[in-house]
Amino acid sequence: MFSFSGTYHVFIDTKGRINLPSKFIEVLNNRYNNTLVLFKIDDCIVIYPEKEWEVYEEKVLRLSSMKKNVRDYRRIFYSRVQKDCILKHGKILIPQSLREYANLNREVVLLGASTIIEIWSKEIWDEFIANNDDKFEELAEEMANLG
Amino acid sequence: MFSFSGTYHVFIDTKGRINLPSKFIEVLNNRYNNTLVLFKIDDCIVIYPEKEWEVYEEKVLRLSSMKKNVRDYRRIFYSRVQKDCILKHGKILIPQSLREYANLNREVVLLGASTIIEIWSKEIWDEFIANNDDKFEELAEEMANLG
DNA sequence: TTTTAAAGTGTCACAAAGTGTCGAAAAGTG
DNA sequence: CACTTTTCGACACTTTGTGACACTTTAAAA
Repeated sequence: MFSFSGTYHVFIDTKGRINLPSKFIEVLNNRYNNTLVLFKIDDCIVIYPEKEWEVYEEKVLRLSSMKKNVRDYRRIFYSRVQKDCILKHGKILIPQSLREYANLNREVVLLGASTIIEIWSKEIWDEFIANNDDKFEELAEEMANLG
Repeated sequence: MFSFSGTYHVFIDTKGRINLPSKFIEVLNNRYNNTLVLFKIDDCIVIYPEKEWEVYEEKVLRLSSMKKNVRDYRRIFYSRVQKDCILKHGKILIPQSLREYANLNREVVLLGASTIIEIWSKEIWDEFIANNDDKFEELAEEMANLG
């Protein structure tokens, strides 16, 4: 009801749109709105509701642009962002460059993860799970050490 | 809606004009106006909406001109500026000297980065990404320490 | 000054990208 | 099994991006 969860197997249409599952729509209606931000990372696309995105971006905005390092970081950061993707009729358009990045053609996996949703190409997702699923316990320990 | 983001792949016409993507135009209409400032830096051209330019220039103006270093910096700074580039019919003309500086011929990448837009030649951008994209996480940590 | 070339501008038409809507199929529910 | 909800593709429509081309302005040369 108030946070994203579960994996869904959906199809992307010929114009590059994805129908979000009704469970996700419900969360957006309850807690957020129709304005979403897309972010490319780890070979998938992360969907942030606008409100969640702002928390993330805030930190980057504060850095001084007089430094080359900062400018370069900002370039990479913003090159991965697509703001103002509006959810219309339950569908969201994934711009072409993002589709290419995440290798989205027809079959897509959506992963709800609390405050965000991730979009994976089915092939890459299956591969990821095949390679990493059994690392779960191992990673869990590492996480415990971090904090 | 209110800030620039994302990368766009566009073409420069034979007269040296670029069609800004409608998402960028929308931001200009909402928050700014048609008067832009172009600035040469890091092998690309940065487009500042007039209002944002003033913020940047303000910082430079505040530096004490008693120091030779500052005076030199200011000289170079101003030599890189092209003011009063007007957006007309959604197009912006990039003067020849700037096109040469940034090596813009046909294929161009536009990068929206919050308050500014950067114009890159496709070749130079691709090279930049090839060299820096995988440093993203690394840079992210560095930035986290800064702020 | 007049002529000529170069730089810059306005407009249009076609192609490509994005949007709205609907009905059929599939999935979920009591 | 009926009924509701959700998902999905189809298709028409709108908006946006691009190249072409004629026109205007500016600058330089005769």
